[in-house]
Amino acid sequence: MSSPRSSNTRSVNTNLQLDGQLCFALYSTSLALTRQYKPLLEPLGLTYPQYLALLVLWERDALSVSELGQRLFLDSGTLTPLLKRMEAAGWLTRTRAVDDERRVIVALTPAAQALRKQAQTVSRQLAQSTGCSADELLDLARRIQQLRSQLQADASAH
Amino acid sequence: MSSPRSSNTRSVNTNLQLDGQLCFALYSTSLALTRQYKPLLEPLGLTYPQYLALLVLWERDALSVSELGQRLFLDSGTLTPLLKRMEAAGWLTRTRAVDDERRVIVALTPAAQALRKQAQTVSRQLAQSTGCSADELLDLARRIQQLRSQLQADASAH
DNA sequence: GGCCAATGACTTGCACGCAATTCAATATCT
DNA sequence: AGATATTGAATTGCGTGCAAGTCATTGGCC
Repeated sequence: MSSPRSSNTRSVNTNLQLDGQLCFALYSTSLALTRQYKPLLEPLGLTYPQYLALLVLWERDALSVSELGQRLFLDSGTLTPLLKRMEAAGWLTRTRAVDDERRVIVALTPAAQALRKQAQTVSRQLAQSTGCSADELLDLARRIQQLRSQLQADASAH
Repeated sequence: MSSPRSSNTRSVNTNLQLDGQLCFALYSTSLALTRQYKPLLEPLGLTYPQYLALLVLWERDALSVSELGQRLFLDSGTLTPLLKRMEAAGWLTRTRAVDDERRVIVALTPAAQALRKQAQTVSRQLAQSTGCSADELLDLARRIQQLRSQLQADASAH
């Protein structure tokens, strides 16, 4: 009765607002980040999801589509057309694995390897426009990823 | 040389990783939240962006398309087809304003008003599957929205 | 070896998100 | 008032996300 900060005393109306806050924060901020990247990536001929795929492949090259999908949390229905466009743009090659012809191995071209340096510039510009320190950003990223882990754990429990 | 926590002494390689962490955290967690909502919204016949639009309209009904867009950070190119689908589904009406025929007023139907109660159930289920307290979620939401504000401030400065 | 389930990628259909363009209605300026 | 600029929605084209279904390859089983 006198605990205004306890969640179980909030009205259902407030409950909806709380939920909306989180949905809304994640949704709109993710889109805002995409918009912020767009003008930086456009001169390179990259979209934001393509850039994310490169970030993964720069860390570990020659992944199969499904391995790449595990790291990006995307399935082949999304990745196949994206990778085809990146192949057409000359960023990577798609070849069937010799030991298992079901698997398609995605490997970066020298052009994509060379692009890594340019991406570091983009990276720095972005970090600046957040106005946050590296440690703040890293902490926030960790909290958000923690939330994703919990959502996924809950999802796989059903 | 002996300040391992200062960002300007990090290698460019680490700089890319840091940036990737944040992009990746926001991107994948936003999609994960959408996936989590999908099975809850499907029986109601709603998509996740449509649900977000309802959250806004439940707070303040009878907005124009651009006013709704300001709150959702979406433009008419995205909203118009979405709102048409919601109109076809019987959730809202789209009528030209009498005082200014350029504006289209979006108003909820009684069906959408009634849906608000069901949404509270969805809301509660979601909050549970995060495994976090209301205060934790609210704090995280605030930090994320703060980030969005800074991105937008930086974007409008150029 | 031959049957059969499982796997990995691809395809299809639908709903966004957004840049760019178009069009009608309103506001502004002279 | 009339010409012009601005505004608000709608439209078009492209690139995702994702569910559902297809197909070829592989692994397990007898």
